[in-house]
Amino acid sequence: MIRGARAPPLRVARLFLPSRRLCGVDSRTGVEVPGTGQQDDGRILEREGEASLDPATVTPEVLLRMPPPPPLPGQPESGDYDAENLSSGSGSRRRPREELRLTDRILKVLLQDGPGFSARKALDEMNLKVTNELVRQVMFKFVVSVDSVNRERYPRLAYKFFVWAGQQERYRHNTSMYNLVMKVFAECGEVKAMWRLLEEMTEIGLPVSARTFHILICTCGQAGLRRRLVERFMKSSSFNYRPFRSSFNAILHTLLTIKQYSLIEWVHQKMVTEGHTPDVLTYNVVMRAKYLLGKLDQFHRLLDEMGKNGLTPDLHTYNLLLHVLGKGDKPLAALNLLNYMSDVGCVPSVLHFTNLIDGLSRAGNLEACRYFFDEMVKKGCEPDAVCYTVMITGYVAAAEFEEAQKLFDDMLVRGKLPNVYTYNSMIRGLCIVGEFDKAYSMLKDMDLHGCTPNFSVYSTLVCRLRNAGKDSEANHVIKYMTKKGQYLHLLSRFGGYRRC
DNA sequence: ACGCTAAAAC
Repeated sequence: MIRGARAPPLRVARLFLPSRRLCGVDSRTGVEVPGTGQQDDGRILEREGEASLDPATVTPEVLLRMPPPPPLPGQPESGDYDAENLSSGSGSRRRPREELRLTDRILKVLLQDGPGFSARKALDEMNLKVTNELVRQVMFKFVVSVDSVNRERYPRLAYKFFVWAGQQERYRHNTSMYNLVMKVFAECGEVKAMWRLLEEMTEIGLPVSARTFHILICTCGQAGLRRRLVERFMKSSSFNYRPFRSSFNAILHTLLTIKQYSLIEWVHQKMVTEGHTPDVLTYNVVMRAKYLLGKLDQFHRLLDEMGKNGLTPDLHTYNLLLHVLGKGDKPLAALNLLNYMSDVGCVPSVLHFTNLIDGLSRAGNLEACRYFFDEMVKKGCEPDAVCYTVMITGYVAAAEFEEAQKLFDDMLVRGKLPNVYTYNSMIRGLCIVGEFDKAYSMLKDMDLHGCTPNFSVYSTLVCRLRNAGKDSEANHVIKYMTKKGQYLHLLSRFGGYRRC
């Protein structure tokens, strides 16, 4: 039994002795995920006669010097749009549903834009009361409806509306609105236009936010460009706002969400050299990056340094520590840490148990997983879908499908909805034990339960079927996917149908 | 005045 004694109030770092045992990190987590890559070189919003810049060769210096986008040339006017007049008197108290309908009408008007129809004029005639909410909804509509056919036209229309809205009385675009139109551009691969928007924001003195940074950095396919963007934001005086103590933390945190671990190291280095004091958030982000890069010695050094600087670990620090202890197959140290947490008033939550169990299952210690799972329930902590999924995935990986099935059933009984991750693990488990028919039924069940399979789920099933020499069944699954019209652009990854 | 703010798969 793992049951351990109460933890003495020791320094967290001591739990890691001997630290050598913690080595070994997933190769998959240490790999940098490539950015969204180069997008098509769109000419939309480009000035007449302006040389088209190739994003692959353009330097940030050039981009940063770009002038703000000029207003689009006005369309020939024609007044044959019989806009139904909306009373703007009660406009300020418009219900969200009404605004949604209004959004559709605005889009309809914008879509008619072209020679012989001026969307601007039609918008004027609609007597709209322009609010942040309205602009948000119109932009959002564009973001979600972009596809390969309209990706050249939509940014034009979205920008046309954006400019028109910005000219209305008693309305001013704020940072969010710029972020939204930037997001439309991002979806359409209009990278240069995004950079020009950034310039415009700076020129009119509008602060940039972490969201602005996030949208922009996702379009930087090259590491050099990403670093330039980071530098720009670090220097920017208009990037310094509330929820984060410093703009460094906002940058670090964003980089964590997009898995740019090496860039985190770089920013941290800069931060230290420039004499900025890291806080708990800084340490948490950098330590996580170090762990994911497999640099456990540096991870421990930072943990020590954090304590020496008088910073107290918070729930996120403990979360990470528990995961690392689990991954290093140190259930006893983890138990001590859980007790210690309770002692210092940071009561472990599902999140903590889930992370610990996830680590332990990666280490292959299913017995310890089960122990902490039961312990969690005993403490009155209800496992959620993620926690169940982590347990199920662990059992599937350990080829103990019966246990996985029991947890899956238990999950349903307790009203926790399985999600794509859960189904994916279950389907993989069924394939491993050779129950291919059941795996296929589960795929179909997903849809019935309102859970749309993603490409990974299809991929799991198709690959497992093929590995078992069941090519015709694999083709059947591909047909099922094709029939539903899903992931057709990824179809080539299956290498087409295979002859049986 | 920002955006909904650190958990999971091959």
